[in-house]
Amino acid sequence: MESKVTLKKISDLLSISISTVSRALKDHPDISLETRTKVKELAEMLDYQPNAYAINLRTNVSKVLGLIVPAISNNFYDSFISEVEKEARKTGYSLMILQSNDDPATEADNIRLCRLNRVAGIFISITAGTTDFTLFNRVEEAGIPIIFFDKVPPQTNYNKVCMADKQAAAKAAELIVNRHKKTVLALFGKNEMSITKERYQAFTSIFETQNGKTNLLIDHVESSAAAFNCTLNYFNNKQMPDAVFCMSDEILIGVMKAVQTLHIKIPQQLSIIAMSNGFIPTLYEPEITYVKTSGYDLGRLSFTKMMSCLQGNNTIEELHTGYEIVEGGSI
Amino acid sequence: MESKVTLKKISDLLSISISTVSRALKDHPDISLETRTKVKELAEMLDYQPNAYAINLRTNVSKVLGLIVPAISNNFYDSFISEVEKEARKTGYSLMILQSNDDPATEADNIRLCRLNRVAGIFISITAGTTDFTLFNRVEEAGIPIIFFDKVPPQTNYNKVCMADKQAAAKAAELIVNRHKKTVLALFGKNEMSITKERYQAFTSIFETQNGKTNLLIDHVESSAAAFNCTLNYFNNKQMPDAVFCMSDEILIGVMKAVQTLHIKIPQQLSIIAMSNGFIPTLYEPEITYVKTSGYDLGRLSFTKMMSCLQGNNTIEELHTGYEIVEGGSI
DNA sequence: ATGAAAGCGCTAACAA
DNA sequence: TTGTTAGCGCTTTCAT
Repeated sequence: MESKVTLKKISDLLSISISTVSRALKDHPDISLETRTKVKELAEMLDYQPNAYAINLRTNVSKVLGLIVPAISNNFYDSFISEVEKEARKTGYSLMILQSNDDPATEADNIRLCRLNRVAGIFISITAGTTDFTLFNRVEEAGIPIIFFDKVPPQTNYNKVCMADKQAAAKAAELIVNRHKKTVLALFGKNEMSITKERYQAFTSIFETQNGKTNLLIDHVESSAAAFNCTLNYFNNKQMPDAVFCMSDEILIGVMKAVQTLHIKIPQQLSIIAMSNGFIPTLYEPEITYVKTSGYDLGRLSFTKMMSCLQGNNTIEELHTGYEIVEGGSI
Repeated sequence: MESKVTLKKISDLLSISISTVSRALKDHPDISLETRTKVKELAEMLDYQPNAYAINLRTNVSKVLGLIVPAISNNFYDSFISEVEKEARKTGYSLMILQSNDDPATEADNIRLCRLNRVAGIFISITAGTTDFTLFNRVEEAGIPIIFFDKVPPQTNYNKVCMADKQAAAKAAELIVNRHKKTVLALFGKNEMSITKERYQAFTSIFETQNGKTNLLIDHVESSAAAFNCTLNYFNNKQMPDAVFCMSDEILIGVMKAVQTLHIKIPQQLSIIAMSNGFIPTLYEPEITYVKTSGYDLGRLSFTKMMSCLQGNNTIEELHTGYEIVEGGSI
């Protein structure tokens, strides 16, 4: 374990003052070229690494951003995280990542950890059970911007970045309507989730304008397994749909297992359309046609908003990413 | 933006010294219960947050761990990260995450960032092109332990934590041999990857002991798409395998698309066995039988080793996770 | 062009 | 039981 290289050590070795070393290292114009190169060479040689803790303590400027999600290993969040990390690194920021495990208490702990580590700003997708926002308010009062993304609070006084859920769900509905499907099975997630509500409302409203031309069957499922059973059930005991809409990748997975079990031919016997982040639909043959709402896009948008906040922009707004139809062969 | 709450502020408000406040907050036995509660109450009221930068600067003890991977959004790394984060939080550590994008220069930058942020230790899965290890050596000389995981350097003088790749691949081969398959198509990844070499060698050696009872067809593919084409090719133009082995999820995905295209019945017409982290094989019906090498296990093992290093254990070792057969219905 | 000195917030040895 | 003080490594103002 070698002794740490500090400005003092360099200044001693060169018999110049600490401040001169500090300035030389930052190319301060006051310092003579000669001294500058001398200092830099030695710093290089000794593998000098500035101490971020000392810098932060002195300047009160942190180059670390906090990112809190319910779970990292999730096809959606990991793409978000990946994108934010990439942008952050470009800008000289580092990312501190924390998981709440969908538990409000852990989430609160994580917020505290962010504060302890004096992060410059926080990205957060809140848990399903988050109801107390005083902690968040305190963070913002301390001048630390928070960007809520994906799972966001209902209040309007926060910066939020969301998927274009409504428009995307409506678009999926339109695709189905345009194909003149007779019986459409639409599968949504848990009713309580705000994301379900939004997608549900936008999707069904398109069919309402159709008044009754299409037979719309709606169900809510809580997991892939439930989607699997639900689909089997419809095909075995109820009306045979000629189109299935899946609100999420999780649901699509269950539906596709049922499709494989029943040996249903896609798209000849059944059309499938999904909303997805983009990976799962490509696993099948033919690939599934889906409306893409991208975690990468959301990450980029969130990061841009964060930078703008960090630069002093105080406008509170709710931003939305775009969406895109990705054609597979399933409709 | 309210003014920061510091020890000094509390001490002023209470007209006692800073050190008394500091001690009271840490339940130092010297401090009277009265003072202790008084201080704690005020700290609570003011929402006091200790400054990690100041603490670190003073004590030279950082509670942050660095974690560098080629890419975050990857079914394997995200489970590793998830597990490490969970363990870290339990122990009071936070995680700083960096991506190298499989670029050695970016990787080097990331190492520097870890140093700048004075991380207590580093977990890293190196890029395919990492050849210069002086940077790593310097980090270790500075007393910062490095745990290499998954993609590890060939040298023996590092702490490494790896999958039980050889044993797992051998186990997969045994499963096939025991079923008396006639023609086995075994698909491996890029030849240069150390992971490919290990799996390849272990897998084929099992068949060698069989001397020729089984017709073993071997191919190397670089992507899901290549695996897809390769599989189609074998079934359309070459010998029809009655079993396929997939070295990775990526390959399995391509093979399964081909299976769907050709309408091959699993397991009646074809057996499939894979090596996987555990998610992809469950997407199909029947689910694919696989040898599981878990990112979570690897994360836990890596973290344990890190803690041991941090506590002064200097034993350099290469650790391996276990593996597990997960029965689907594909063989 | 360079140096001296103060101070960021905290801890810990020493004093009282 | 509490206070005083030095100092972690750095930046920055003010002097020289």
